[in-house]
Amino acid sequence: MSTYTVSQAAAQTGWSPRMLRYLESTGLVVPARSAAGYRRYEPQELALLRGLAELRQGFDVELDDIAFVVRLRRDARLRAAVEHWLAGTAVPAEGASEADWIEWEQRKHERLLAA
Amino acid sequence: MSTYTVSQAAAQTGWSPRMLRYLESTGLVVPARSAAGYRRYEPQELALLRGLAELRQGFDVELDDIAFVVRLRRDARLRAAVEHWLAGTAVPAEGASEADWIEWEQRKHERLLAA
DNA sequence: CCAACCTTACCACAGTTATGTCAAGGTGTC
DNA sequence: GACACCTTGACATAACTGTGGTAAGGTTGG
Repeated sequence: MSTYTVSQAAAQTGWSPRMLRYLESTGLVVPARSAAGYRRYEPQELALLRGLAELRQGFDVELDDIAFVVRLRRDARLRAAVEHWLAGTAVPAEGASEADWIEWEQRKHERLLAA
Repeated sequence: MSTYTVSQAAAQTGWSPRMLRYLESTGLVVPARSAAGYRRYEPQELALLRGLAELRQGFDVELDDIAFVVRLRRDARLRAAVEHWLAGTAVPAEGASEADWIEWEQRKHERLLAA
């Protein structure tokens, strides 16, 4: 079968076995278990683990941040609340043009430097 | 004029002045400044502050989490990367029905409890 | 049946977050 | 000009995150 133990998965993704257990505890990547309780990682989960490492390294994103996005995705009430809050923000919304952002950044400067 | 000093804003939102300064430092709520450098909160920002407190209290959301959503909102590349990662997740996507979620939660139970 | 894996449960530790307090100095109002 | 506010900066700290160990014990494959 094509599933991997925790240390095999670790070897193939660059994480330590310790961290794979930690990731499971946070709910981010939760492998199935064998009859005896051993973690069994599937290829799809290896891809998830690699992607997670890339996100962290490439964008300076915390595990926490990703966990929150996952949470957002499955909790519709929370999602609605956050979107409502964002609507009150001066920050340009989803469809905003690059120009909107530049202008916004300039105003932010004005605000910060105002004297 | 209808703007508020840091302690007036604090009194009306339930935050401490210290926390309002902290929130500014994180970029979440950044008030304008008077000529002498005093923070001037506008009514809209009071609403933002109240909403932030409600999110934290009502949903157990960290400031970090909100800051990340704001970041997601303005960084299209990051947003694309995160969405790509989410696509590989076993978690049902945006348009999923309630039934999908129930089934997913059950499988998660199976995975966690498998023995 | 034994070596090499796996499990959980702890202890440890540096770094960050969220929060308070205090000091030294500028501002504004009566 | 005194008093109540504002500013920044520093120090303090409890809780949490991310990460590493180690120990005591179960599983498995040659």
